[in-house]
Amino acid sequence: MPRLKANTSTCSVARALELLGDRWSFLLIREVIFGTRRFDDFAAHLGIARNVLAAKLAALVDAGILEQRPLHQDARRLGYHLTEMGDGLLPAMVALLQWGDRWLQTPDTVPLRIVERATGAELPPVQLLDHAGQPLTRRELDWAPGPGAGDPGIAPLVAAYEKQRRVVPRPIPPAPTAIPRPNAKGKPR
Amino acid sequence: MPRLKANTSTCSVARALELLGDRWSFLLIREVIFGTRRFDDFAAHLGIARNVLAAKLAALVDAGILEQRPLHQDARRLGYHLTEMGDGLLPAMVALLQWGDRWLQTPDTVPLRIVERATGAELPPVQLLDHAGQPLTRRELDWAPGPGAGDPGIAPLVAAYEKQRRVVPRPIPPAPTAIPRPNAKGKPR
DNA sequence: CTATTACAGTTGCTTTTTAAAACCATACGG
DNA sequence: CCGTATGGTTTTAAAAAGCAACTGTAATAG
Repeated sequence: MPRLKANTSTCSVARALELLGDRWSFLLIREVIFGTRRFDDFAAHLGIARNVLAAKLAALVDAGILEQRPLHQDARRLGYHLTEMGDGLLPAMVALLQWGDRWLQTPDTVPLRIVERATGAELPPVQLLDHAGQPLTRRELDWAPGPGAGDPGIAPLVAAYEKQRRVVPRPIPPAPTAIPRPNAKGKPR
Repeated sequence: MPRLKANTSTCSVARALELLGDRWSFLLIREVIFGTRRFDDFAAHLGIARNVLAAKLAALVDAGILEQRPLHQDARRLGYHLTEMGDGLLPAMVALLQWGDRWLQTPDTVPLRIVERATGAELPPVQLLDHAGQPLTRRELDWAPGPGAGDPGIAPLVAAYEKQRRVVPRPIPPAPTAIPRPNAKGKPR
């Protein structure tokens, strides 16, 4: 529904957010991940208005993230399920959940843990890894234009990014904060 | 700004989305990651209305995700930078970008690649890994109540999830779609 | 087979958020 | 001083979200 400006809509993040960039879409997908299938259950769990829920579910089905399948074998009633495309959002989802656990909760208030089914062990934090499987920090990351960087919809943005990159070697952080260790459990605020 | 319902606001995903669940927050963070620092540059790159931009930046600073620091060493003018908390969003951000590349672009239209600074090699897809570093599929995941699951704000939701878990062994997918191989490059739609 | 309730949405209307565009304020640069 | 770049506010309009009541099928009970 939301329409973004031309100069952003070619970016993958922007496109993803055209589908998911509202208050409810991610929460709906969270619900599906946690096993919610029925209209009234979404409504009850989230407190979302029913008309908004209907519109949102339709949009997600339309986008190919959800699909309706029978609730049980040979039942006539349908429920909402993740498609393969929807499944693909799991890493982003878990990363967001873990970020929330880390920065918006204290260790005592974490409500849900994502665990391995086989062992029950909590999942390690989702990290950016290099090809050798080693964690990468923000400083070790960079970007490069992809095959579609020349598209008139995004070329100006890429040019702006190029220009920014040439500037400022990075201001000295006021306090030389520790490199964020993924496993560290510092209490944030 | 958006206020969520009581029964969701204790969940980490919900809390994260109270800060980030709108059309612009993620894009602003993307901009900061790509080096944008100045008010007018955000406005120009995204086409966001200036009042909305001002409100959003203030909210992100208030939340501790961004902070204002001098643009250069001993410059008087300030720019927006990621805090450590903001840095923590990188895995979620990259996961979202990669999802968009995979499902909302064709291989030819991918506009930006995230690479390792040292080698220039494109980052492998962000994945959910177990403790041994092996990729996990959706079926191998489960959840468990955390220390804060008893909080009255979330206990009913956790109870609902428990109940859902007991039902339905999982309906047979109409087409037995391939298990999503993280590296696969199937053309989606 | 009929009545009753559960379910999955619509419809019409109100309130809240977001957006657009014009307007202000401060800091330099000359 | 004057002009301009920067970083916002104010005002007003449009879009989205919320609410409550209503409708049409599906399962279910008798």
